[in-house]
Amino acid sequence: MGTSESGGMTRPSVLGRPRDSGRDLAILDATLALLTEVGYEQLSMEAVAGRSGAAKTTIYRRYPGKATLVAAAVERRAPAKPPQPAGESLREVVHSLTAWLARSISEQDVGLLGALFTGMRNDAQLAQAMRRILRRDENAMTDSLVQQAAERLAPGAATLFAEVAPALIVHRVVVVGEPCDAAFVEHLVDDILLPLLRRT
Amino acid sequence: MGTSESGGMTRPSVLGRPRDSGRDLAILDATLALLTEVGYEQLSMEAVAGRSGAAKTTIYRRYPGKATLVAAAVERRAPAKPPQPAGESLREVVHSLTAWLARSISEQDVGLLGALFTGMRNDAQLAQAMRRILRRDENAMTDSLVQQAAERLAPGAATLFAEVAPALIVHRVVVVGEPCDAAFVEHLVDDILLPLLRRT
Amino acid sequence: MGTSESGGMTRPSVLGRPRDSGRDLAILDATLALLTEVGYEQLSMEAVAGRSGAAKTTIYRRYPGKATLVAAAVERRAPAKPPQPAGESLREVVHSLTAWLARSISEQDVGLLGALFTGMRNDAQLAQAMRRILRRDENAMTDSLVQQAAERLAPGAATLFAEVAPALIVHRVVVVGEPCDAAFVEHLVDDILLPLLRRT
Amino acid sequence: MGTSESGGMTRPSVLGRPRDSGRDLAILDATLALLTEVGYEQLSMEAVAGRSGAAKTTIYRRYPGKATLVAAAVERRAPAKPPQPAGESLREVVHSLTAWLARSISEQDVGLLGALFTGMRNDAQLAQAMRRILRRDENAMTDSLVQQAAERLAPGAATLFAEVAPALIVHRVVVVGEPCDAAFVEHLVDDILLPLLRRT
DNA sequence: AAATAACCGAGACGGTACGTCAAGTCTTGAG
DNA sequence: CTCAAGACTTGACGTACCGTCTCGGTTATTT
Repeated sequence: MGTSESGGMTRPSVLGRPRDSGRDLAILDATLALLTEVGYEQLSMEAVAGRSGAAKTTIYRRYPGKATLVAAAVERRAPAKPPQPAGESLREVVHSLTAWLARSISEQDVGLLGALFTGMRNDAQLAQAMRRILRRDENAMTDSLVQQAAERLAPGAATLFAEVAPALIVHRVVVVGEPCDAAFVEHLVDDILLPLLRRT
Repeated sequence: MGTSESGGMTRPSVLGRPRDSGRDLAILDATLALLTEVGYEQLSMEAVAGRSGAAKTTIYRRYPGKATLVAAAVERRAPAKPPQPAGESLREVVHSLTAWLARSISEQDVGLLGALFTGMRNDAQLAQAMRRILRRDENAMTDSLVQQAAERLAPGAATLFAEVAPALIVHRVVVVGEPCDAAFVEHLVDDILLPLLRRT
Repeated sequence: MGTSESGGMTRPSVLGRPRDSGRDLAILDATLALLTEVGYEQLSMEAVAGRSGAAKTTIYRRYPGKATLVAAAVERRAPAKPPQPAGESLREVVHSLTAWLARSISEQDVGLLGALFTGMRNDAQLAQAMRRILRRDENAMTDSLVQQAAERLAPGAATLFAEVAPALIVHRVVVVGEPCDAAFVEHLVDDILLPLLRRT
Repeated sequence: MGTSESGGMTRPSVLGRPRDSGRDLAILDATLALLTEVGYEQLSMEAVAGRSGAAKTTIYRRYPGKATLVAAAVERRAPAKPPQPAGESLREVVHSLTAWLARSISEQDVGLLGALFTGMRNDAQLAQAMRRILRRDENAMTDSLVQQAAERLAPGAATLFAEVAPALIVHRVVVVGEPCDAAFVEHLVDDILLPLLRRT
């Protein structure tokens, strides 16, 4: 939530030469590319500068450090992609949402989780910002579920879904270390989510 | 895999002066202390050397790098503390296990998660070792649950518990960023775990 | 060479808004102040801009670089202060001139010498300009000596004085690193200058 | 006067790996080469590191900054080269010494003078060290003169020579900006030095 | 009066170098 | 062969200035 301005970028004043928005794009693009190539730890500000063609000072003028930069880059990339409208039955809706979420987390949020771990210790506010990004998708999902299957759900079921599904997917990817393939999604939907949602 | 030879320690040779086991303890103690003080990212090998009184050489002779060292330190600290025997009812057993797990993860595993993120990118084998440590507790918990409430559980319920409970606790601590207090544990037990375990 | 157009200022065009002479003063004043405060090396264009309230552009429009700027500032400050008319005897005249020169060099020219060293390597023309400033005082002194004591001097004595006195004073301040106090001036006059001037 | 250890180098301890004296030589050689090539101002620590093949940290472990480094390099190069024994007459002795000094200052000490200007402002102790180096030659010269022409000199003449000759040469090179050619040396000897030395 | 042209502040920009920190390797002397 | 100490290379850090380049806006002269 918060204002529309947030996200770590420093305020560009009115006076003086305005910031070159092309630099913004180049910096964030380079950050994203490097993030997926080498991961959060191995990503260096110097590499971002080199790849983007921007000077280090230009980056530091916008973001105070690596964590903030990565957060901004991730936020820009994933503009809360709305989960696609799904099929008929409750199972179909839940399955569709879960599969989308599994893909989304596996592909995009892993890099951000590294930034989150670093930021947690150093800057509580920054950690909060990253959590906001991470949970943006979860909230979008909640809404989507309510919209599509409101009548078939017990009250609070959507919230429960938004709590349980991302947790299990993140755990799968990070701790268990195995991919969220179709079989896992099936298991997740049939053995865990649907029982919870129906019963509640 | 799963041999008795622990996680990352390099083989000590037979000839020459034997390794000083006091150095082992000092190194791991210092690592643990620094890990909780400053977190995984800010923990430096140089600080471990300084704090433990060991030379950097002595550390690198045992562990090839920071991630391995931290893994060894964490492994030593948490010798799969057996969850304390619990009360009567199924709910009491589950609640007891969950509360113990929440405490255990919050206090101990957070540092290891940082190491896991780093290690994942750099060394798949190392990531595997860390995952093994992380899941040691989960497995111990599964066993404990089966022992204490075997007759009241559906087959596979213990496995399910070991899959869901840690996932939600980790998610709570890392992504949501709020503490696993008593209220959360209650919610977790009554709204999620018990329904799943009973029904399955 | 030796034109009336001063040291390093770029030609202001005829068309358009004329240059604000108040900016000139502010820039040179700030330069002089910083020169005496922090010395030539530590003096930065950015500090001059900040102190004078002028934009960097405004400074660079006038002077191509630090050395030129400092030269202009020093030139403005020391408008060849005429040595004060002295007493009766030859010794009184020489002593008066030497004391003035010692004060002048110690207080004013030290900063310029730093600029001179830098400029020498980078821009021979600039070095020439600085030398011109430095020797302006020496020439003025020559004239003064001739005016006041022409009949008592051998031919060429004034030139000799202008060659020897500044050299010894600069050497004293920079290389020896001790102040040009009264005792030193006495020594310089009685043991070196007067013997040379009388005999020649 | 000055222990044998001094000169800005930090104390190498007894324990641990000893400093690589090859690094010392490489660093000082590179410093000298760059000093003559580009001058004091343009000499960068990074260039010294690159040229010498030493890491920047290796340089900073030995010298706290550029001025100290240059001072050490210059000190090593000019081990108070004794002026060569000269001819017969007093004039021949003085001329020989003066010519040697003119060469010595022109070729070697100019770089150090830049370091001196910088160091003066920043570190009085460092400035003192540089002055010591600069005056080492002057003192050697005094001794040489006394040795070679003691009987023909008034008392204090050698000191006077060591005061006047370097001052005029430095002034010629730096302030006047013209070379110390044979004609200048002749002028210096015949018109200034000999009259002073004979009369005193 | 309008157009033109230079001025001025502010500050973004690509660079270069700074001085520091930590990583991981290597080299001593002592045990 | 181990250990403590510390030198060494490498690479990145975040900062300071450099000199150049837009911006919006302000005087002046020229049409």
